[in-house]
Amino acid sequence: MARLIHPAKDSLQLEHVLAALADANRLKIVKRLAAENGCMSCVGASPCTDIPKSTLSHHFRVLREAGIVATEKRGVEHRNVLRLADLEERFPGLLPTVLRNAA
Amino acid sequence: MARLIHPAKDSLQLEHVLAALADANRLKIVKRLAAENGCMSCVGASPCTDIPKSTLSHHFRVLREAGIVATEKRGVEHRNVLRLADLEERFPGLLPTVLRNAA
DNA sequence: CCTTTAGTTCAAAATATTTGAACTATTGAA
DNA sequence: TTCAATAGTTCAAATATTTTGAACTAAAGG
Repeated sequence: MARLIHPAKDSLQLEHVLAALADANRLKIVKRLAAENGCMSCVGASPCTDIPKSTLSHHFRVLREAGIVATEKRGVEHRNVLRLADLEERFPGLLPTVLRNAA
Repeated sequence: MARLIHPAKDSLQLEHVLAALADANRLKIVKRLAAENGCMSCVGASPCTDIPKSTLSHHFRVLREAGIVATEKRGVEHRNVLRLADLEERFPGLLPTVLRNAA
């Protein structure tokens, strides 16, 4: 399996972050992650989105490669955690503002 | 010519706004608009982006239909103005935060 | 080992973006 | 009033991205 790509904090691009958040399903995932202040597996996200797992996998990849989540393999499941501190350092106020304005 | 579409303030969608801003060229245009606190025509935007006018026209359409700019026909040119007040009412803090974080 | 579970990867279909070319509308000049 | 110039839109074809089912991989538990 190809290694999961996690861009370094300093190389995060604003456009990538915005593009990752500019999708209803991904925004919903990020909102839930933020609300639960925790981690979420693909299967964990499934109930709230109702989309196939290959699509979900793709969405988590977009979030990961934009630097919004970190994915850690834990046994058979992958735990996705918000990179809150990195995002806040790189783009101060961005995620809170977007989430505050998310439906 | 089909009328230019300007969504009402209350019908603006966060995802549309984020998607419109999640593009290097459009972000550049919006930044310049904000910096000049003024208006910009397609041709006016051209020098800073170096992309064909049909593409530029498309980008302004995306910005317009997301509710980020209002386009007004003035003689032979179209003046695009940021909908700052509408955006601020609908999504408080969003545009300033994005622009503050834009390269 | 075999099965189950979680997720990735692949490839094809559906969708969106980019762009040159043709078109429309307004202005200004002859 | 007609002609040319300018600004921008619209169309359609090429290109790129997204979505998804199906096949695959990897870990855990019997």
